[in-house]
Amino acid sequence: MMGQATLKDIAKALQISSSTVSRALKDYPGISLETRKKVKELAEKLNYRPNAVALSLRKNRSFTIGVIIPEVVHFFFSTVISGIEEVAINNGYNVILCQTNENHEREKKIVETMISSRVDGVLVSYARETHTFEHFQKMKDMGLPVVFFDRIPDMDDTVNVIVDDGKGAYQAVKHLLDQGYEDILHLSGPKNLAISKLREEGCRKALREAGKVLSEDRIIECPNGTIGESEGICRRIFAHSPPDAVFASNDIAAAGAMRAAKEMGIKVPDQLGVMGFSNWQFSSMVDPPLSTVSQPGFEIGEKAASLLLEMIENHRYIPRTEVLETQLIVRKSTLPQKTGFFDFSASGQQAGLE
Amino acid sequence: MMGQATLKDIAKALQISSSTVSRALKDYPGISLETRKKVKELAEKLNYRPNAVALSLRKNRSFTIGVIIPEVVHFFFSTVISGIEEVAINNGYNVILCQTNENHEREKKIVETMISSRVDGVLVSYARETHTFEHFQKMKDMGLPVVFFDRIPDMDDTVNVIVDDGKGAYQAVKHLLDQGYEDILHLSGPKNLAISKLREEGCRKALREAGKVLSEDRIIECPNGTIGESEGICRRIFAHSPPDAVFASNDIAAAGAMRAAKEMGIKVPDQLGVMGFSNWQFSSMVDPPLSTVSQPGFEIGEKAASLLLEMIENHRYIPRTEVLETQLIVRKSTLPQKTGFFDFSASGQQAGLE
DNA sequence: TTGTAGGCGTTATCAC
DNA sequence: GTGATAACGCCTACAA
Repeated sequence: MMGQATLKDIAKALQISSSTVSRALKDYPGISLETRKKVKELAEKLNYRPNAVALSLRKNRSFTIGVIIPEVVHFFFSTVISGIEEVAINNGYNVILCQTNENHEREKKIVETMISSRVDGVLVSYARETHTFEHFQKMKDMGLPVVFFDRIPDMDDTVNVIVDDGKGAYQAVKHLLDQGYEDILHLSGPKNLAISKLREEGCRKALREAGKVLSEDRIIECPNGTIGESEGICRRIFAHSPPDAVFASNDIAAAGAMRAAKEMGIKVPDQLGVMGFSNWQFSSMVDPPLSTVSQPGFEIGEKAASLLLEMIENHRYIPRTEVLETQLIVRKSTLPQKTGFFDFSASGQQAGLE
Repeated sequence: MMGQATLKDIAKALQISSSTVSRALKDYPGISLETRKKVKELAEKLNYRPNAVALSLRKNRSFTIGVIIPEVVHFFFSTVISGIEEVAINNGYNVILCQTNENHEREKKIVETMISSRVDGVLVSYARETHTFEHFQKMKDMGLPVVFFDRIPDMDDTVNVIVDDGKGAYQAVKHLLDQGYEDILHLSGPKNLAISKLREEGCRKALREAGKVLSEDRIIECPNGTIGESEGICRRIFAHSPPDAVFASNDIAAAGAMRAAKEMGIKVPDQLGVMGFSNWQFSSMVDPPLSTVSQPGFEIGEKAASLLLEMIENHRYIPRTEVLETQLIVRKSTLPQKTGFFDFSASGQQAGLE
C-alpha cells in the first residue's frame, strides 16, 4: 500500500516511458493497439487515477471554485449552494465551501486561503459584519474572477446576481394593502445590507402609491435576525400601538411576530396580517401558513456559477448585475376572513409549496 | 497581470536563489537579517501567497477533506457541515463539498473525483439509493481515511459516528405512553437505512415494556420523506382506523401528520399526539410546536472531522463506532390537556429552542 | 549565509 | 510508435 499508482509506476512495470502511458490512457493517436491495451489493463488493475493536484500545477488551473457564504444552515443559502454545485459538477469543477459565520475577520482569512488554494474563481455573499471590501478587491486585482450574489458590495466593476428585492417587497406590501390592511409595521434587516434598504424602499413605494407614508416608528430594525428578537420587539409594540399588519424582511422575523401575536391573543390573519420574505422551508408549515416572497435560491446559485465559469473560461468579463424575479406566495397569514380565504384575485400570486 | 507571484519571481527580482527566498519567508535560521527584510518586503509588495497546489504535490498532502452528503438543504446535514467546517478550518484544512442528491450513480462519480483530487480524507453520509459499498471500499483499500456519519454502511472495520437512534426513539415513544397515548402509529423512514431500523426497534422496545406490540399495520414506510407523502398516508389511515398518537421517523413526516389531522378536524395534542425526529428548525414554529428528538448535528460533524484528522495524521486507526446521545424535546404536540401543558415530569426532557 | 539539484505527477515538445 | 526532456511552484538535502 504505497499510495496511489502513478504513470511512472505503470511505465516501470511495463518497461515503457511514462509519456507513452499517458498517451495510451488518453487514446492519443500513434500508440499501438497492443501497448494501449496493456497500459489500460494495468491501470485498471492498479486502480490508477490521474492526480488532479499535479494537473492543477501543470495547467495552472485547479478546476475548483470557492464559495464564501455566511452560513449553510440558512435555508436560502443552502439552496443557493445546491444550484452552484449542480453547475459546477456538470462542468467538471469542485466546490470548496467556507462559512464566515457573519464574521469579518474570518472572511478575510478565508479569502487568503482561497487565494492560496488557487481556486479558479470565487462566489461570494459577504458577512453581515463586513463594511470594507479590500480583501475582495485584492482578489479582483490578482485577476481572480469573483461573482457576488445576494449581498453585493460597494465596489466598482463587479459581477453580481441578486433578486429584485425592491419589487418583491413592493408586491408584498401592495398585497397587504389590497387585502385591506392599513397600518403596516416593517421589521427590517440589518441596515448595512443593500437588500435591507431595497426591501424597505419597496415597502415605502407601495405605501406611497396608496397615499400613505411609512413613519419612522413603523420601521424597526432586527439586526440579529433571530425569532426571539423579533418576538420581543413585536410584543412591546403590539402592547402600546398595535399595527394591523407586519411586513418582515425575513420569515424568521415574521415567525416572531406571529408568536407574539399568538401569545397576546391577537388573531392572525383577521386582526393582524403577517408577511415574511424568503420562503423558508418552515413557512408553509406554521399556523396559519405564512405568506412570503420567494427568492429563487437554486437559480441564483446556477446563474452565479454560470457567470463565474464564463469569466474563468473567457479570461474576461463585463461588469453587470443580473436581477432575478421574486415571487409572491400568498398563504393564509395575509388573507383575513372579510376578503375570503380563497380569494387569490389581488395580483400574480400562487399557492404555497408542495 | 501575469498571475500570482512565485518564489522565483521574487528571487529573480532580488538576484538571489529561490531557496533563499523560501527560507527567508519562513524565518529559517541562517538567513541574514538584511536578505530576510528585502525578501519579505518584496513578497508583501507583490502580494505573494504560497501556492497550495505546489505544496500539495510536493508533500503529497492536500490539506483538504472531502464531504459527501445527500443534500445541504436538510437542516440536519447543514448543521453537521458547520461542525465539520469548524474543525477543519481550525486545523488548516479546506472542505470540498459534494451532494449526491440521494443518487447512487452520482455518489460513485463523486468518489472518483475525491480520489482524483487527492483529498486527505473523506467524510460520508451515503445516499438513500445506495445498497452496495464497493466504491467506499475502494477508497479504504487505497489507504484513504474515511469516516461515516449518521448513515453507516455494512462494511468491515469502518470508523463511524452516529447518534443513539434506538434510544432516542425509545425515549420518544415512552414519553408518548407516559402521556397516556395508547395506539401509536409509526411512520418509518426508508427501510434500507440502518437509522430507520434502529428507530423502529426503539419504538418496539418502548411498546414492549408497556406490554404492547407494534402490529404490522401500525408501521408505515415513508420512503420519500416529503410532507405530502406522509400527509396522504395519514389521511387514509386516520379515516378508517385513527391512532391516538404518531411517532414519525423525521419531523417532515410528523408535520404531514399534523396537517392531515388539522384538515380532518382532529385536535393535536388532545386527540392525537405527534412526535417527530431530528428537531428541524421549523419544529418549534409549527402550531402546536412539535415534540421531537434532537440530534446533535454540530457535534456529529465535529466528532467525525476530529476522528478523520486523527486518522490522517496518525496514518492508522482503530475501527469503531462513536455514539452520541440524542435529546428528547417535549413541546405542546405531545402534551394533552389532561396531563397539563407544563407537566415536564415524565423523563429528562427539556424545553424547546430559543 | 547562500546556491544547486532533484523530485512530487503530468503533459507538451521535440527527437528518433 | 515511442522516448527523453522540460516545466508547473515549492521544498530540502547537500554543497560551497
